[in-house]
Amino acid sequence: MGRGDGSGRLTSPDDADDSGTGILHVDMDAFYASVAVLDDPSLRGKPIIIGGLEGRGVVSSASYEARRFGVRSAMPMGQAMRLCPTAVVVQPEFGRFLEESAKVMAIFRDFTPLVEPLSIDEAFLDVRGARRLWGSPGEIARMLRARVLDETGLVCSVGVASTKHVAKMASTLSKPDGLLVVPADETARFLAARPVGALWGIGPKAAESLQGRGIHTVADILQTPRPVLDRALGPAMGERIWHLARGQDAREVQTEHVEKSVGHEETFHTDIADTAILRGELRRLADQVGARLRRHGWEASTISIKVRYADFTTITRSQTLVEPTAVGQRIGDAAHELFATVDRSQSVRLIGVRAEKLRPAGGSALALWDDDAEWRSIEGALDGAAARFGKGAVTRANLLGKARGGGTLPSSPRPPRAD
DNA sequence: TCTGGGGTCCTACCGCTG
DNA sequence: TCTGCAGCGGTAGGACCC
Repeated sequence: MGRGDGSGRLTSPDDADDSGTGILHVDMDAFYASVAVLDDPSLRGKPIIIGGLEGRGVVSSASYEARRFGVRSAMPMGQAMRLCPTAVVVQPEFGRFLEESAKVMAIFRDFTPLVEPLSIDEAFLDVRGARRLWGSPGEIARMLRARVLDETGLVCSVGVASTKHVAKMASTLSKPDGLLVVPADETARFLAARPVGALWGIGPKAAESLQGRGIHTVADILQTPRPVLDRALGPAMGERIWHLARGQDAREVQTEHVEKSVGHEETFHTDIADTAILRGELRRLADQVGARLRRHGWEASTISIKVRYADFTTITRSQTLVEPTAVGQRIGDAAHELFATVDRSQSVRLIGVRAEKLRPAGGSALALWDDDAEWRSIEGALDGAAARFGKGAVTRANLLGKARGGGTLPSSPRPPRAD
């Protein structure tokens, strides 16, 4: 989602040269705020801030009218309201955002099946195979923008280029409500003028590191030896930036995405020092993580917790399990063990649980069960039996067999719960 | 002024193993 | 048997993205 206010906007004329292109990056403009206007047209033209005023919220999205006051995404709400006291604050309704997102993604897929959603409001499209049906990439981009506006009432910006990276930079520059085409043979010139911070992956820290070495623009990167970039950014990022600055980006549009971790975290309205409450929160978050793993048919072999103290210092602790799991109880146990190793004398403002190293659940049909309370009774019985007869003598399978014989447990796995 | 929540990726460090 | 080394996996922290 763009965070700029639209100043310095660049767009292409309708007859712009689009030779050598084929990758589109489509980004909805001020998406959440625009959906709020759809739902309440009286908001049109007003400064709108999407976010919660209670607690410690930040700005999720702001209309361009609010951005003119300096309001940006991720800004604390208090600061945003001081900058723009007249803003209308709208509580985010993620269900509504998902509905509208599904509509625009469906429009994208009408033009090409090669759609890679990056987030709820942006996607890459590979339209190289769609020329015969729809026309050139530039023509497709214009049609797509018109259809999105016509069918949803929402405005998007599109970058058209020969690579994903340049298409993304182009859409950012064209915002709001713009289209920028960068023909293949113009790529080097287009990139050279950009500040280093415009490159994908160069945030404030990396930009500062480069600028400290006199590297301010992409043109400067072209003059910089690789070892200097490696020292400034680390070898992996150094190599990536070296290629991106030259317009080299071999990444294809990926229609499949494989999650590598799932987690939940929560910032409390006020800092909490009571470890019993924090342990309860860890349990609750672990149950949510377990439920999500089971919904997707995954299990995780590493569990990590995150603790942010009142002074904002943040620590993480992780543990690799003997056996992968999707069971909230097991995840919660691991989280409790990890929590026991951290400093509990300070107040905590945020706590989180994450499951990593995911794999398809296949070890046990039990993994499909969704009711953590039920799981607790099973796991409790396992622990009890293990305590009496020794760990090796008790397996989930034979316990389940005995339990089924006794008629106290469901005879078949339950279907995963829907969201 | 006071900093969300969901992720991915990278680096540094450490201990284990051959 | 001891030592040094390389490779690897696990862990912790941080930067970055939307």
